Amino acid sequence: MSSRKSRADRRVDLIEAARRAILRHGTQGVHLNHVAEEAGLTSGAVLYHYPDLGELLVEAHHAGMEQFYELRVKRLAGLSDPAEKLVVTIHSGLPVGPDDPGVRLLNELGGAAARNRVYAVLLTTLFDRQVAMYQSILDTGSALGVFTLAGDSLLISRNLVALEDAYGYRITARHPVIGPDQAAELILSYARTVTGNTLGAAG
Amino acid sequence: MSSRKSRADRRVDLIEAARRAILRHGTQGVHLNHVAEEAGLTSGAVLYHYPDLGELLVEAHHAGMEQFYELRVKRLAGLSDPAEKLVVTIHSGLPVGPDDPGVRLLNELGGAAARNRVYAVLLTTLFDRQVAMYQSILDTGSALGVFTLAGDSLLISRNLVALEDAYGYRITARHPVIGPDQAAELILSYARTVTGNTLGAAG
DNA sequence: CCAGTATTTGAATCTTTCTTCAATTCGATG
DNA sequence: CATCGAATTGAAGAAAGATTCAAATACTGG
Repeated sequence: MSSRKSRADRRVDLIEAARRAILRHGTQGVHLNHVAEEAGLTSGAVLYHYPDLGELLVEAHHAGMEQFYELRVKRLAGLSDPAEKLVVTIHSGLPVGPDDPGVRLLNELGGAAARNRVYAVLLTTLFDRQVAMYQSILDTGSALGVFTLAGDSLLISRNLVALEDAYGYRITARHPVIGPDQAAELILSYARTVTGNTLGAAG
Repeated sequence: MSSRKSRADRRVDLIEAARRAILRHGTQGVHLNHVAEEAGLTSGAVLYHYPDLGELLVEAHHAGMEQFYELRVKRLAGLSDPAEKLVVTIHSGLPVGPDDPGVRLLNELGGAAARNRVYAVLLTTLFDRQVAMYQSILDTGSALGVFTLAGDSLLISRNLVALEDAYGYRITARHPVIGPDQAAELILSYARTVTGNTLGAAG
């Protein structure tokens, strides 16, 4: 058993444990005992903090998304060159490898969102926030004359996020030839075309 | 109860029933009784035909994918203008609406593929086949001088399929502004840029 | 129309998971 | 350092799901 903790601390632990359990068994497939095991506790203890497993799972997904998004924002801190920002952001939207826990958790939601309103809202909101992130980079670059946008920045941003999403799925499904580097290159090729910027590539 | 049927017929029914059950409860969340109910049978009867529920679910997903792909191929039959083919194919890769059963079934797999090799292979194979489909259209159009490709046709095709995938998820998650038409327009804008063809748009 | 076989049911059983709660333990507080 | 309250266990009971199988039923070929 893990040592006794305060309500607040334990809830954080449980959210973390639920995340691991979801990755192992899927959002639909998680059982109380899976979470309890991951947390090193009894199912009763889990229930003491979260009488409803469903709510814990929602919190776990929510926390995972926040973390994913915040990490992306953090990667941008300190950068000022729009081209560099764009390249960094494209990379930060892709999984590091097939087992990347952040992206795998997000991918779990794809199917569930069609059945569950709460998950749908979470996922949709995340999408829109990511779009706004790209849009801000593109608009700044455009204003500075670094980018010559081939269309509406909103449209381009949506496509960029969409591409990230989709390649994230390919990578976690272990596509034999599309890994993190290849996916980044695919997205960058789009980004180069629509920004008119070589984005760090020689030539 | 549904009337008695031959082994082969019943298996087809069960695959269909399993598909509906998956849409209702998720691939991880389906239980024997869900499938039995959808089929109008007893759990025992289901087990008689599929002693292992997991295998039935795999067959259901497999059948769903084949059907999805075949439908796309069929939509192309009779068309010869590459531009028209491209437009039609972009539409056939998107859900008709948030409840489109074909796309929803595919979306179910996104998360599962990271955990299950069989699902990963199915999904990856489908992706590659769809890429080949686009590539054939693009190459033909290029050979005929209808398209002026802004890059490798393989790369462009991958991005097209990726965009479809991702917008399929958005639509089934009921994104408030991205519906089938908007998604098609987003993908078409990319397609126009990389083919140098207006793709049916005036102007 | 009969016999033989394949399909399906229904009920019993077994297993897994959920839920409840009295008893215990730990840690904070005065 | 004794007390109190919060956190946790463990065991028991209920619920849900899976599995088995003998009996019933409907189809098929002759």
